[in-house]
Amino acid sequence: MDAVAALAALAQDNRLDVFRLLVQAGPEGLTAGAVAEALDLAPNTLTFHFDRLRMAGLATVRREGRSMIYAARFETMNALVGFLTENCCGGVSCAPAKPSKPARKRSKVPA
Amino acid sequence: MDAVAALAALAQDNRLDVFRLLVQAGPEGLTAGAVAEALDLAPNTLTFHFDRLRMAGLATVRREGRSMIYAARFETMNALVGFLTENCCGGVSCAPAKPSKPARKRSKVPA
DNA sequence: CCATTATTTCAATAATCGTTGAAATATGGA
DNA sequence: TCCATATTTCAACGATTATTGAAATAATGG
Repeated sequence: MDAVAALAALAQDNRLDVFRLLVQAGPEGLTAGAVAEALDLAPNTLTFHFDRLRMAGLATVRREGRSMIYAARFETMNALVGFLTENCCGGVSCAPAKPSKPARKRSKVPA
Repeated sequence: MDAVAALAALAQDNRLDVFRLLVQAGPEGLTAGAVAEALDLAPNTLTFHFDRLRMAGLATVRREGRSMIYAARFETMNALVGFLTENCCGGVSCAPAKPSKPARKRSKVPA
Protein backbone atom coordinates (compact mmCIF):
# COMPACT_ATOMS: atom_id res chain seq x y z
CA MET A 1 0.00 0.00 0.00
CA ASP A 2 1.22 3.46 -0.84
CA ALA A 3 0.29 5.49 2.23
CA VAL A 4 0.88 8.86 0.61
CA ALA A 5 -1.30 7.92 -2.35
CA ALA A 6 -4.09 6.76 -0.05
CA LEU A 7 -3.83 9.89 2.09
CA ALA A 8 -3.87 12.10 -1.00
CA ALA A 9 -6.92 10.28 -2.32
CA LEU A 10 -8.81 11.05 0.87
CA ALA A 11 -7.46 14.59 1.25
CA GLN A 12 -10.18 16.25 -0.77
CA ASP A 13 -13.67 17.14 0.41
CA ASN A 14 -15.68 15.62 -2.38
CA ARG A 15 -13.53 12.54 -2.57
CA LEU A 16 -13.69 11.94 1.16
CA ASP A 17 -17.46 12.26 0.92
CA VAL A 18 -17.52 9.79 -1.95
CA PHE A 19 -15.40 7.30 -0.06
CA ARG A 20 -17.46 7.62 3.09
CA LEU A 21 -20.59 6.97 1.07
CA LEU A 22 -19.02 3.87 -0.45
CA VAL A 23 -18.00 2.66 2.98
CA GLN A 24 -21.56 3.15 4.20
CA ALA A 25 -22.86 1.26 1.21
CA GLY A 26 -20.74 -1.75 2.02
CA PRO A 27 -19.17 -4.33 -0.30
CA GLU A 28 -22.02 -4.23 -2.78
CA GLY A 29 -21.17 -0.67 -3.65
CA LEU A 30 -23.16 2.00 -5.42
CA THR A 31 -23.71 3.02 -9.02
CA ALA A 32 -21.88 6.13 -10.16
CA GLY A 33 -25.26 7.71 -10.70
CA ALA A 34 -26.36 7.05 -7.16
CA VAL A 35 -23.23 8.71 -5.81
CA ALA A 36 -23.62 11.63 -8.20
CA GLU A 37 -27.18 12.13 -7.02
CA ALA A 38 -26.41 11.74 -3.33
CA LEU A 39 -23.51 14.19 -3.37
CA ASP A 40 -24.69 16.46 -6.16
CA LEU A 41 -21.58 16.05 -8.27
CA ALA A 42 -21.26 16.27 -12.04
CA PRO A 43 -20.78 12.80 -13.55
CA ASN A 44 -17.49 13.68 -15.21
CA THR A 45 -16.12 15.21 -12.03
CA LEU A 46 -17.16 12.07 -10.25
CA THR A 47 -15.33 9.88 -12.75
CA PHE A 48 -12.21 11.89 -11.99
CA HIS A 49 -12.56 11.29 -8.26
CA PHE A 50 -13.39 7.61 -8.66
CA ASP A 51 -10.21 7.25 -10.70
CA ARG A 52 -8.19 8.73 -7.89
CA LEU A 53 -9.71 6.44 -5.33
CA ARG A 54 -9.15 3.48 -7.59
CA MET A 55 -5.52 4.36 -8.31
CA ALA A 56 -4.93 4.60 -4.58
CA GLY A 57 -6.42 1.15 -4.12
CA LEU A 58 -9.36 2.52 -2.16
CA ALA A 59 -12.13 1.57 -4.59
CA THR A 60 -13.07 -0.97 -7.22
CA VAL A 61 -15.43 -0.81 -10.20
CA ARG A 62 -17.52 -3.31 -12.00
CA ARG A 63 -20.03 -2.87 -14.75
CA GLU A 64 -23.60 -3.96 -14.26
CA GLY A 65 -25.75 -3.29 -17.27
CA ARG A 66 -25.41 0.37 -18.10
CA SER A 67 -24.19 1.26 -14.66
CA MET A 68 -20.74 1.32 -13.20
CA ILE A 69 -20.73 0.16 -9.62
CA TYR A 70 -18.06 1.45 -7.29
CA ALA A 71 -17.21 -0.12 -3.96
CA ALA A 72 -14.79 0.72 -1.17
CA ARG A 73 -11.73 -1.46 -0.70
CA PHE A 74 -11.73 -1.93 3.04
CA GLU A 75 -8.50 -3.85 3.01
CA THR A 76 -6.58 -0.79 1.81
CA MET A 77 -8.30 1.46 4.30
CA ASN A 78 -7.43 -0.91 7.12
CA ALA A 79 -3.83 -0.94 5.97
CA LEU A 80 -3.79 2.85 5.97
CA VAL A 81 -5.16 3.10 9.48
CA GLY A 82 -2.67 0.47 10.53
CA PHE A 83 0.15 2.45 9.02
CA LEU A 84 -0.91 5.66 10.72
CA THR A 85 -1.37 3.94 14.05
CA GLU A 86 2.01 2.32 13.91
CA ASN A 87 4.01 5.18 12.45
CA CYS A 88 2.32 8.39 13.39
CA CYS A 89 0.69 7.92 16.76
CA GLY A 90 2.68 8.89 19.78
CA GLY A 91 1.71 6.51 22.53
CA VAL A 92 3.26 3.16 21.95
CA SER A 93 5.24 2.16 18.94
CA CYS A 94 6.56 4.37 16.21
CA ALA A 95 8.61 2.78 13.51
CA PRO A 96 11.70 4.74 12.60
CA ALA A 97 11.06 7.45 10.06
CA LYS A 98 13.79 6.75 7.61
CA PRO A 99 14.49 9.12 4.74
CA SER A 100 14.90 7.29 1.49
CA LYS A 101 17.28 9.78 -0.06
CA PRO A 102 20.56 8.86 -1.64
CA ALA A 103 22.87 11.58 -0.47
CA ARG A 104 23.18 14.65 1.63
CA LYS A 105 23.75 17.69 -0.46
CA ARG A 106 23.48 20.25 2.21
CA SER A 107 25.76 19.16 4.95
CA LYS A 108 29.16 20.64 5.38
CA VAL A 109 31.93 19.41 3.25
CA PRO A 110 34.40 17.52 5.42
CA ALA A 111 37.88 18.88 5.60
CA MET B 1 -10.20 18.91 13.80
CA ASP B 2 -10.36 19.35 10.05
CA ALA B 3 -9.87 15.83 8.72
CA VAL B 4 -9.29 16.89 5.14
CA ALA B 5 -6.66 19.42 6.23
CA ALA B 6 -4.88 16.82 8.33
CA LEU B 7 -5.00 14.26 5.54
CA ALA B 8 -3.68 16.80 3.05
CA ALA B 9 -0.87 17.72 5.41
CA LEU B 10 0.26 14.11 5.55
CA ALA B 11 -0.35 13.38 1.87
CA GLN B 12 3.09 14.40 0.70
CA ASP B 13 6.27 12.36 0.90
CA ASN B 14 8.56 14.87 2.52
CA ARG B 15 5.90 16.09 4.89
CA LEU B 16 4.98 12.59 5.98
CA ASP B 17 8.66 11.91 6.62
CA VAL B 18 8.90 15.11 8.65
CA PHE B 19 5.88 14.22 10.72
CA ARG B 20 7.06 10.67 11.36
CA LEU B 21 10.38 12.05 12.49
CA LEU B 22 8.64 14.44 14.88
CA VAL B 23 6.51 11.61 16.22
CA GLN B 24 9.59 9.56 16.77
CA ALA B 25 11.25 12.46 18.56
CA GLY B 26 8.41 12.69 21.05
CA PRO B 27 6.97 15.74 22.82
CA GLU B 28 10.31 17.48 23.14
CA GLY B 29 10.50 17.84 19.39
CA LEU B 30 13.41 18.60 17.12
CA THR B 31 15.09 21.73 15.84
CA ALA B 32 14.36 22.67 12.25
CA GLY B 33 18.00 22.13 11.51
CA ALA B 34 17.98 18.61 12.88
CA VAL B 35 15.04 17.72 10.67
CA ALA B 36 16.66 19.39 7.66
CA GLU B 37 19.79 17.36 8.17
CA ALA B 38 18.03 14.08 8.85
CA LEU B 39 15.82 14.31 5.79
CA ASP B 40 18.12 16.30 3.52
CA LEU B 41 15.68 19.11 2.91
CA ALA B 42 16.43 22.74 2.17
CA PRO B 43 15.61 24.94 5.16
CA ASN B 44 13.15 27.11 3.28
CA THR B 45 11.38 24.09 1.84
CA LEU B 46 11.20 22.72 5.34
CA THR B 47 9.66 25.91 6.66
CA PHE B 48 6.97 25.53 4.03
CA HIS B 49 6.20 21.98 5.15
CA PHE B 50 6.28 22.86 8.84
CA ASP B 51 3.74 25.58 8.13
CA ARG B 52 1.43 23.07 6.52
CA LEU B 53 1.70 20.69 9.42
CA ARG B 54 1.12 23.52 11.84
CA MET B 55 -1.91 24.85 9.97
CA ALA B 56 -3.38 21.36 10.06
CA GLY B 57 -2.85 21.23 13.82
CA LEU B 58 -0.29 18.46 13.50
CA ALA B 59 2.72 20.35 14.83
CA THR B 60 3.75 23.12 17.18
CA VAL B 61 6.79 25.41 17.26
CA ARG B 62 8.70 27.13 19.98
CA ARG B 63 11.89 29.10 19.87
CA GLU B 64 14.88 28.03 21.87
CA GLY B 65 17.85 30.27 21.37
CA ARG B 66 18.54 30.48 17.69
CA SER B 67 16.65 27.31 16.95
CA MET B 68 13.02 26.71 16.22
CA ILE B 69 11.83 23.49 17.77
CA TYR B 70 8.98 21.64 16.13
CA ALA B 71 6.99 18.93 17.83
CA ALA B 72 4.17 16.65 16.73
CA ARG B 73 0.68 17.25 18.08
CA PHE B 74 -0.36 13.76 19.00
CA GLU B 75 -3.82 14.82 19.99
CA THR B 76 -4.66 15.85 16.43
CA MET B 77 -3.18 12.70 14.99
CA ASN B 78 -5.18 10.55 17.35
CA ALA B 79 -8.31 12.46 16.41
CA LEU B 80 -7.58 11.82 12.75
CA VAL B 81 -7.16 8.11 13.26
CA GLY B 82 -10.36 8.16 15.28
CA PHE B 83 -12.19 9.90 12.49
CA LEU B 84 -10.96 7.45 9.89
CA THR B 85 -11.80 4.47 12.04
CA GLU B 86 -15.30 5.73 12.70
CA ASN B 87 -16.16 7.06 9.28
CA CYS B 88 -14.15 5.12 6.77
CA CYS B 89 -13.91 1.61 8.05
CA GLY B 90 -17.39 0.25 7.66
CA GLY B 91 -18.22 0.21 11.33
CA VAL B 92 -16.04 -2.81 11.96
CA SER B 93 -12.69 -2.46 13.58
CA CYS B 94 -9.95 -0.99 11.46
CA ALA B 95 -7.23 -1.68 13.94
CA PRO B 96 -4.43 -3.91 12.76
CA ALA B 97 -4.83 -7.54 13.69
CA LYS B 98 -1.56 -7.42 15.54
CA PRO B 99 -1.60 -4.80 18.30
CA SER B 100 1.87 -3.64 19.22
CA LYS B 101 1.02 -3.59 22.87
CA PRO B 102 -1.46 -5.77 24.72
CA ALA B 103 -4.64 -3.88 25.39
CA ARG B 104 -7.23 -4.57 28.01
CA LYS B 105 -10.07 -6.41 26.46
CA ARG B 106 -13.63 -5.33 26.91
CA SER B 107 -15.09 -8.70 26.19
CA LYS B 108 -14.03 -12.18 25.61
CA VAL B 109 -12.76 -12.95 22.16
CA PRO B 110 -13.98 -16.25 20.81
CA ALA B 111 -11.37 -18.72 19.75
C1' DC C 1 -31.52 0.68 -37.04
C1' DC C 2 -32.65 4.73 -33.64
C1' DA C 3 -33.38 6.71 -29.13
C1' DT C 4 -32.42 6.73 -24.31
C1' DT C 5 -29.71 6.13 -20.34
C1' DA C 6 -25.27 5.85 -17.90
C1' DT C 7 -20.80 6.94 -17.80
C1' DT C 8 -16.30 8.23 -19.65
C1' DT C 9 -12.93 10.92 -22.36
C1' DC C 10 -10.98 15.09 -23.81
C1' DA C 11 -9.50 19.91 -23.81
C1' DA C 12 -9.40 23.97 -21.36
C1' DT C 13 -9.23 26.67 -17.23
C1' DA C 14 -8.05 28.79 -12.72
C1' DA C 15 -6.12 27.54 -8.51
C1' DT C 16 -2.95 25.40 -5.64
C1' DC C 17 1.41 22.86 -4.77
C1' DG C 18 6.42 21.90 -3.92
C1' DT C 19 10.81 23.63 -4.79
C1' DT C 20 14.47 26.94 -5.57
C1' DG C 21 17.52 31.11 -4.92
C1' DA C 22 18.15 35.37 -2.95
C1' DA C 23 17.36 38.32 0.62
C1' DA C 24 15.74 39.25 5.21
C1' DT C 25 15.22 38.43 10.17
C1' DA C 26 16.52 36.77 14.85
C1' DT C 27 19.74 35.15 18.25
C1' DG C 28 24.11 34.58 20.64
C1' DG C 29 29.03 35.26 21.03
C1' DA C 30 33.64 37.69 20.45
C1' DT D 1 29.66 46.57 17.38
C1' DC D 2 30.53 42.86 13.84
C1' DC D 3 30.07 38.08 12.66
C1' DA D 4 28.38 33.54 12.32
C1' DT D 5 24.41 30.56 12.92
C1' DA D 6 19.53 29.36 12.42
C1' DT D 7 15.50 30.04 10.27
C1' DT D 8 12.05 32.63 7.71
C1' DT D 9 10.19 35.48 3.92
C1' DC D 10 9.59 36.51 -0.77
C1' DA D 11 9.21 36.04 -5.67
C1' DA D 12 9.51 33.21 -9.02
C1' DC D 13 8.79 28.61 -11.68
C1' DG D 14 6.88 24.29 -13.58
C1' DA D 15 3.79 20.70 -12.05
C1' DT D 16 -0.40 19.08 -10.42
C1' DT D 17 -5.31 19.69 -9.06
C1' DA D 18 -10.41 20.08 -9.37
C1' DT D 19 -13.83 21.53 -12.21
C1' DT D 20 -16.45 22.51 -16.47
C1' DG D 21 -18.59 21.81 -21.19
C1' DA D 22 -18.73 19.25 -25.15
C1' DA D 23 -18.20 15.12 -27.36
C1' DA D 24 -17.59 10.17 -27.27
C1' DT D 25 -18.54 5.43 -25.73
C1' DA D 26 -21.31 1.51 -23.91
C1' DA D 27 -25.55 -0.95 -22.97
C1' DT D 28 -30.59 -1.51 -23.31
C1' DG D 29 -35.11 -1.47 -25.46
C1' DG D 30 -38.25 -0.54 -29.23
